[in-house]
Amino acid sequence: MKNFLHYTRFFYVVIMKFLQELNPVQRQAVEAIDGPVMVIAGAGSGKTRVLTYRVAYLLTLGVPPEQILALTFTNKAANEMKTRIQALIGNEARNLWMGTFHSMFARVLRKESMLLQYTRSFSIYDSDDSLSVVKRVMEKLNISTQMLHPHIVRSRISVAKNQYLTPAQVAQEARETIDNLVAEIYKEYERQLNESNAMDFDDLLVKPIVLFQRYPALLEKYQHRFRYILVDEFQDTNPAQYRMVQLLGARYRNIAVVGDDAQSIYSFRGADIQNILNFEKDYSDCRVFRLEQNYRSTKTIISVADRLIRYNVHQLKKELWTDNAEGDPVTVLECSDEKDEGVQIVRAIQKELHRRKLDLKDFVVLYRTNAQSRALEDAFRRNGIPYEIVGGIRFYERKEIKDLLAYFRVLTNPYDEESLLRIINYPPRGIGDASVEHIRRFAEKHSLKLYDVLCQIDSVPDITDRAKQSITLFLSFLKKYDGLRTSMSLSEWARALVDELGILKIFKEEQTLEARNRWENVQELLSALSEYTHDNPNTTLEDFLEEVALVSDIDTWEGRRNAITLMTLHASKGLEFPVVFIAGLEEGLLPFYTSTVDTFDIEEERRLFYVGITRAELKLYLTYTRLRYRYGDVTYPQHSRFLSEIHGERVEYRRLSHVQRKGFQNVVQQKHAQQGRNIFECVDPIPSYEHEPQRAVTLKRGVCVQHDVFGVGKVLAIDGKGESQKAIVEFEHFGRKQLLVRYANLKPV
DNA sequence: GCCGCTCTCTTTTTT
DNA sequence: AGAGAGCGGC
Repeated sequence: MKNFLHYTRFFYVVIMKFLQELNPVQRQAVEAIDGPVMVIAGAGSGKTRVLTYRVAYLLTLGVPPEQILALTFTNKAANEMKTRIQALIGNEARNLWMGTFHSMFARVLRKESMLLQYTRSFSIYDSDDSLSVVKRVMEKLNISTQMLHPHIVRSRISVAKNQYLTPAQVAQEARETIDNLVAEIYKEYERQLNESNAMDFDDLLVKPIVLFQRYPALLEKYQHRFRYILVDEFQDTNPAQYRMVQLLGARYRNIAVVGDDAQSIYSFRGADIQNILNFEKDYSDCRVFRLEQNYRSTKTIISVADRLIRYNVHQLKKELWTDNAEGDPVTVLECSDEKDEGVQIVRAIQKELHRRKLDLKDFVVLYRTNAQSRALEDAFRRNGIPYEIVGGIRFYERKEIKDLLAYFRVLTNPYDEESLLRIINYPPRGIGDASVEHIRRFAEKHSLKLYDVLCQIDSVPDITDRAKQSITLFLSFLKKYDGLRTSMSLSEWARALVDELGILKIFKEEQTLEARNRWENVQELLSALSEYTHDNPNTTLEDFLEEVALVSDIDTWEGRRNAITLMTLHASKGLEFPVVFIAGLEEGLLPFYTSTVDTFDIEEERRLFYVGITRAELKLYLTYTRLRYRYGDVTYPQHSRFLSEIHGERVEYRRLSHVQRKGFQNVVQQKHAQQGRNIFECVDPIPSYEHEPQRAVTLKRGVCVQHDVFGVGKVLAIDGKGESQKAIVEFEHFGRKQLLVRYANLKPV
């Protein structure tokens, strides 16, 4: 109580001052601190502001920072919020529990690992590691990877975990043979991870739920600890995350969720938009606040965004409005191809730089797929415009980095089988596949862990003396560095390890550009480690590994450099830029779909475009090409249906001139002449989407299909064209059949 | 056991 | 078009 008064008096003036900076609804949303609260926050409506002020407000009321749990979507968002709160309140902010679901609950799991028969230094497996475990498990269970793609299995396991389903539950709900196989693999996969003292990304959410359900006292402890819970980007939480919030908030019910259903773009990762609807149901007394005033964009941009999102049927009603100026029209640029797209974007940037007083960092180019960045980069490079790419292959996913991290992981957790297998013969030391296979068999047969078998290698039959010797050396190397770990600084230790491994030398001797890059990357990892130990003096190798496992690319992007930013639409969520380009507004690309059967959710694609549009403050450019290379083939895409949808006032078109088109068509004709294709089938077709099926289905070799009579099968070949086109399909239960595509009525599986 | 070749398959989007 | 995986040869 004393504390409370102290804070109240001390901060009274501060509170009043900062509350006045909010609009009435924002202020209500900040002040409603008791009980469940839902804030539906339109794009650019000051959502982050509400969140930060709310936390600051709680602190000024005397709530100890460690009782506040604020869950964000990215680490970057959390760090920004922390910085802002610090600016408002001061150092109190330091002890807040603020971060992503994954990082916060990794922290909880480290503390409680014993209860799960894990050690504190468990490894965190990324998607690649998981995939590799799946492959090994399938091999062990003798399940052909031809029949069932490991990727699919991995993602099915992930989906199951996101709904906190156990292998047994998956088996129970199985409808087809495939589900049973997945359940079987899932079970063995779990065992493998347990043995390895490792958790995958999804475990970081699921395991705490398991713990809380199994140990009510533990749950109670954390309920008391996290008296106030805030969840950002609630529309992108998955069922497991929702369950966690429910569990933790059950006692005090001080749960505030903030989100915008129009910006839900992660359903492919298990996010469930239903969470927003469920929240209102599960907490019928919850207060709902709607932030509808946009402070970011011009009237033009808001109206275009609004026009678009109205096409979504499954959408909560919301009236986004702004007091901002009318602004410039949205400009649509028609480009002949990717190269031209880059050129036109460069020209537009030069024009805008000149016209408005802007820096390069005020521009962003957004696209649907990372692959699109290459052509754009070329254009920027050619024109000497500095640019920065966010995303793509994550630094910590590069092979050379993962190899090195595997050493770190084995040294903190020798039972990490995935990492151990990765380094056992890297760099090459004469322990080949055959030896490894013998060792694994032996471990399997005697229910031993791989590492323990290595320690008693003499008892393993069929291992050559040379391999035995290598293994002994390998183990003594590990033991040496395990011993050294406490006697020197982390960064010195890592450098010594790298030196003794000799990998830098290997890269250097290779003398190729690629090897040079790898060399640089390893150096960069070492620098990252020094920087990390410098910033966090009492840190451990385990901490660093965890940090590394859970950072995303956007987290490290600071946007300070004066350069154009390039990133995917997904990565742009939560950001804003004066001028925004969205490239590749073409059917198939945005909205994205492939010729193979895939889940295709047009509404989510539309929301993704909506997210892109609403990043823009002043000016929005949209581009599409008439020719684009995809999968190495020339395609002539139709412009995106989304362009038709936003068509209307305040959208202007800059089409290619007659001459440019003419020239372009010549090129097209030449290309076609070379390839002997019919020009008329592709060039500038009239879009008529009404008659198109929502799922883009093209029969192709390798695609799985469903037949009314024969059931599920895989396409082996396609023969002929048009009406007489035949497909040869290998059915699961009926064998090989030849079918006329026209009558077979094959459906995607 | 290692190297280099060919073939395949890919590309959504990411904690 | 490009990378990674698998395969065959040395």
